[in-house]
Amino acid sequence: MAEHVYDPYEIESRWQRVWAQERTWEVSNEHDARGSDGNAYVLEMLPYPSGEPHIGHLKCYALGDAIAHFNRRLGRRVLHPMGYDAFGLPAENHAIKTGEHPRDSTAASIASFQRQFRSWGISIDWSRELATHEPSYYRWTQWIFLQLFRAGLAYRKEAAVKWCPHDQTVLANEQVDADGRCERCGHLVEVRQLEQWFLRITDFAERLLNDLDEIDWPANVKTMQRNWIGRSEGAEVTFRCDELGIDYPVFTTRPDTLFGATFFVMAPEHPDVLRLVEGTEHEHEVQEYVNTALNETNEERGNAEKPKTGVALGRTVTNPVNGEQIPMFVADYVLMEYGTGAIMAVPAHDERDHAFATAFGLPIRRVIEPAGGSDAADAGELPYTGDGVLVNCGQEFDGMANRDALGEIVAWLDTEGKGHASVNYKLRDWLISRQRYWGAPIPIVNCERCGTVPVPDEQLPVELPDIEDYTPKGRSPLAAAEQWVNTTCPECGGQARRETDTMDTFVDSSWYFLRYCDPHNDSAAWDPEALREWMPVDQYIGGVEHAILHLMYARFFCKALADLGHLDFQEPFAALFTQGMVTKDGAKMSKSRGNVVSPASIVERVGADTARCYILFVGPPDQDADWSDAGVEGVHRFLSRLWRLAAETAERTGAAGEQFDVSPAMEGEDLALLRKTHWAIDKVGGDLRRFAFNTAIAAVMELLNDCSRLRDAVEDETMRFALASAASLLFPFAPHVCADIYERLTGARVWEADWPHAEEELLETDAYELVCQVNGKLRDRVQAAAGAGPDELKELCKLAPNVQAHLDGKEIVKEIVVPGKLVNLVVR
RNA sequence: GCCCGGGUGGCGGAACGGUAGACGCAAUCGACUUAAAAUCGAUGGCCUGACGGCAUAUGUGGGUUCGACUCCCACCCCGGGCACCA
Repeated sequence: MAEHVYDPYEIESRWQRVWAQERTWEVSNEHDARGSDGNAYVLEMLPYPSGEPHIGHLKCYALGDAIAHFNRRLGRRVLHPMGYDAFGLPAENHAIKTGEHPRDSTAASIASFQRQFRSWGISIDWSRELATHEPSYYRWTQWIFLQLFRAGLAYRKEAAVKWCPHDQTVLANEQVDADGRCERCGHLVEVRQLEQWFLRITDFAERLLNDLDEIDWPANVKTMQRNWIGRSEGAEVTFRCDELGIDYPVFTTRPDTLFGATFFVMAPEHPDVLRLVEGTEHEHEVQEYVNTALNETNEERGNAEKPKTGVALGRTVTNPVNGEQIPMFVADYVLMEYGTGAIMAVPAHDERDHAFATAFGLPIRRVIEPAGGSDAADAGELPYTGDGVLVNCGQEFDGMANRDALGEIVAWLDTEGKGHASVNYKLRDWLISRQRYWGAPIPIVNCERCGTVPVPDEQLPVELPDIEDYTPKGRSPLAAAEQWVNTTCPECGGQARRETDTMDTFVDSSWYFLRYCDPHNDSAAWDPEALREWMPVDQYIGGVEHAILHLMYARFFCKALADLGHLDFQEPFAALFTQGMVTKDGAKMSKSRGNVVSPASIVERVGADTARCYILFVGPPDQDADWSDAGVEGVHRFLSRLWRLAAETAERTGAAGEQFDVSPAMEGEDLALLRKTHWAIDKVGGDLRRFAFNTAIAAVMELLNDCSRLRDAVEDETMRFALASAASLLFPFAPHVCADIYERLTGARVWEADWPHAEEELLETDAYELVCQVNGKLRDRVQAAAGAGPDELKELCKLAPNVQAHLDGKEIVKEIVVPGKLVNLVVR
């Protein structure tokens, strides 16, 4: 007998050649007889090509590929494409350092990603490959921008924006972390007043919130998006400054506490603050305070722990519910970006207002008492933010439950014209302009005569010019490309200058999944027919770190494009799976820690099948997993044993086709192995449907263990069936070795085979081990016939020797029978 | 502070309210080998030479139940998200 040695290198390269030559994973957009019900769009988030793929990529694509394969085997046509999020800062920073054009370094990275994805055997439709930095792609990114611009959803305004002094560019709110640092480089972010481009995502806040109910996403991701959108119901209430005759609306979620408002606070950025004190004794002090406040970093300003500061404006406003004059202040704890930039302060029932009132000696008036008694009304209990009964609110409202009063007070304000119900969101408009080179140019021309003019569609793409110096100097490096900047106005033909900012790369990645459906279309971003064939994505897969940014922006794009008639669906990703991180020795992998595991070295040592199986076997894929080289060896041993036993068996049986001479009429070990095989078929199918890849692989391991144990005890045909089934079931995880085994045993191609079917009658057994409990404790096990009734089972249990020992002299007070499982006798 | 996850052997992890620890790793012993590696087999709390038996056990404390890793209440620890959003 020839010696059989598992050689992953030979097996993997051979099958990869087959798939590449035959373009096995390509799908067309043509409807086939099955119609679009038989389609599945399986998509992993596209990688940012920097250096080489890391273990996180391996996990993501191994996971997605398993789902893609499983869907194909269930008879669906599967769209499983790949592309690259190729614009971005790392390539540009590299260019600043070395002078290498970002296009060149990006191309090198992409080549490396392509090589590795192929070496992993991921079943990608390479005919649809794209990269966001190609003019043929960003032409349509620009087109989408102009669609939004014409619809009033893209606009330019001067605003206080987050500026990263290191990257020399502005950042979206979402790109600044909790400490007020740049998400990318970690530098403290500053605030600058600049004219910038924004997308009106806030118009979609309500729909972005409500439609979360329609999609099958992890609860934590939905929660994160809900928190980020931050919807609050309340009221807008007008406070009038009688001296100057100006109305100041405020937003509050607690109009029920209006009678407790004892002062009024404006944000330092509020445009009226200086006007209110102009020419008064307060002017100087206020001006100084505002200056100091505006120079604070996000980090300082955002710290809720720091003592409250502020200064009086020397003016008052009128509380609309009781006519009281309450003093006005400016304080940095009030934010300009939320609500109206001014608040009514209710120190008795708000912690921040309470802290401010205490620091400044301002009156604190309780207007809500906890239900259950007024003895609790001592000052030590304030601020009180819970519910209760109104007090000090005038005859009309006193004694009312605050939740009821809330509506009544708003209704009253409304009739008086002093306020109305209102909703506020934390979500801000999306700032998309970047003063950087390596991004899609914003397709706008600034003409002195015509103003802001969109570049006509037929002149797209506005191509990125080559430049000498990538160094950011507070303006876009593109501004130095004089020839490119100076142009003519598309409307009047006069002298004009191009917009020199580029777009945030999240714009590029907010629609790439649409382009995959029709990637070579050069007359439109997509053909609506193509989208109808594939969209929405049936299963999206990626890291939870994109829970807010990418996943919110992509949803926004779809809603906006649907409103403009370009799409006929609202949500891009019907189902989402977020994978956990891969760590080494319990820590995130990083160069500085020196604990990086490179997929290339693993694949070289043990093969892609082992690497892919291991990363899915190590634990539930949505949880973090710690990389263990010893664990990899274990999986490698498993695949070796499987392949060797299959090769030996095939040597005896030959590739004897996909029909197996096995039947439930078999006996003894043959029947046992047949049953085990059907058990595995049932188990793996169920596990795949719930993303329990670790237990699915474990089930095939169990099957192989039985095969090994019974290798000399069963007929060749039984063994051939068991091993071919094992290969068939494991194929989504270890495609090369399983294709090889399946071909050796059957002569057929496993990826063309239907997913195996578990026979109902082989999942049942005619006898089982009945668990016998006394007082809930396991005391014995006996064989019971499958069809045995409750009485029969009780008798069996009582006869079990060790049960008798525990029944000795005691009275049975209750008997629980779970047919097929156990009998529990309760004794006293 | 608020909102999510998660605490199970030496380790990663299994377990519709029903045999806790599947599967894998590590360890120990044995077979094969001149030897090692690889491979194959066995073992895994305590008592017993063994047959067998016994108890303990899923972060802590209560509760529901014939029966709880699983459900309920309170608490502790770890990870993540949000956080002066009125």
